Amino acid sequence: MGDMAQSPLMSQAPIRILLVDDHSVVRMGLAAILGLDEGLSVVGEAEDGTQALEKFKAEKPDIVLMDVRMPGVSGIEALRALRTACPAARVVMLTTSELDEDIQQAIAAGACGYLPKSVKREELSKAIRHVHGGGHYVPEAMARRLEQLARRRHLSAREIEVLDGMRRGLSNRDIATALSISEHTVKAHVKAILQKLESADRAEAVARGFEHGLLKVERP
Amino acid sequence: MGDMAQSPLMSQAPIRILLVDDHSVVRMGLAAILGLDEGLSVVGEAEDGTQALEKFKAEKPDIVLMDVRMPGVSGIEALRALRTACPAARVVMLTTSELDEDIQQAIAAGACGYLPKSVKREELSKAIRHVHGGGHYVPEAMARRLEQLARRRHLSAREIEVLDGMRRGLSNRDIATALSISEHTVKAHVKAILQKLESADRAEAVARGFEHGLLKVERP
DNA sequence: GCCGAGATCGCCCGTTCGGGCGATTGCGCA
DNA sequence: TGCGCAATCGCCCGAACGGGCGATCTCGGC
Repeated sequence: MGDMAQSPLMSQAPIRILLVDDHSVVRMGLAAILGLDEGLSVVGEAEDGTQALEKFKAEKPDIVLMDVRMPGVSGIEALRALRTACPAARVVMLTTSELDEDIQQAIAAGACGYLPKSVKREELSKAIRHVHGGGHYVPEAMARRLEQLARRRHLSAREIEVLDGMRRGLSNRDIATALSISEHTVKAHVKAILQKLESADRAEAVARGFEHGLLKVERP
Repeated sequence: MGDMAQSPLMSQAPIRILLVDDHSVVRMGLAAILGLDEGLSVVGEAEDGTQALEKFKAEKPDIVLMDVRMPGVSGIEALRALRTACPAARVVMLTTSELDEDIQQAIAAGACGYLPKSVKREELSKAIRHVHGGGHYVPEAMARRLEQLARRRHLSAREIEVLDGMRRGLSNRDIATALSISEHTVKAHVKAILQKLESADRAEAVARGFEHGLLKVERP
């Protein structure tokens, strides 16, 4: 493996990579893995967001591989700062957990890729080349999770009915009666609504309902 | 008294009146009082909203004197039905209590006058003539109360601050901390808000806040 | 000068809410 | 043929909510 250096495609100048992680062990591991691919070259390492910015300016790497979680300036913040300073920077975020919720923030902040540290060597190389080629890379499992998170904001028809009951000042029991279901089911819906709308209580959920256009002003 | 029949003004055809009240005693009393005024003439009586509509169509009275509270179809509902069927109908509502809250609904539903049953004979006649002449009549005391009720919708600056806390999903205690006051005071404000916005709970209050323009969409 | 209204604080109490653990059914999509 | 998800139902429980009874103080209008 890793002996594709002679192929016409790989004979180009290697992709220059900057590693950012507070754990030197991880940096070592990544460097070792990436070193096996002759089309890739680690040109610098940084321990935190601040260093990352400095190293980036000094080395002008093609790709930044950065941990999402770091002490001090978080990976997400560092990503934002980096993208603000150098919008052309192509950053691939790394995460420890398989199902990291930060994925949304990372994408929103301009990450070009998002990988779990458990990623296999082949996929890592593939991801880096893909991102270097101008694309975005998110593993299958994470993409699915992204969809879930996206769908998660959209209330179901039933949930909107319940939300509408809330905005009228109905209690869970009242809503249950109105919809001819049990109070417990209403509570289940309410719970789902609070989660999806990231609200602490029904009052905030109603506010979010208006903000998201789920509820319309009836009597202006 | 009642011998003004010869005066030029009173020589016109008398004002034809329909009485609507579920208590025959009240109808009798009104008929007796109105009978003292030769410019007025009771041309029919009804015991409920349904009868009222029938009698109105049959007699085409100039003025309807109707109780706000009646079993079955309430006076307010009957008023609405009447105004819908005959927009030209001029209706004066009667109430038992001096400070009836229904006054707002009655006015909103198109009543031309609103009187307590304790009204004096002179004022009753005056009111009927005024309404018959195309005007609206509400006694001094009730007019003042109307103002109060109107002002009552406007939340104070402090109350809007509390409402804003609600829409953010803050608990009473949280709001108290944010505003540096006691939780109890917040509860007092919340209570006032619920009353003013006619809401059963904070969720509905928030909805009303948006509907009344007190709250603005922050994140569309 | 008094009255009303707003803002502040106090206690009690029943109901509701929201969270935490469950669970089964049916539908669509892979 | 599963897997995921929406919708339905179950119980327990602590905290929050809302109502009802208070109260004082200040400010502005009549």
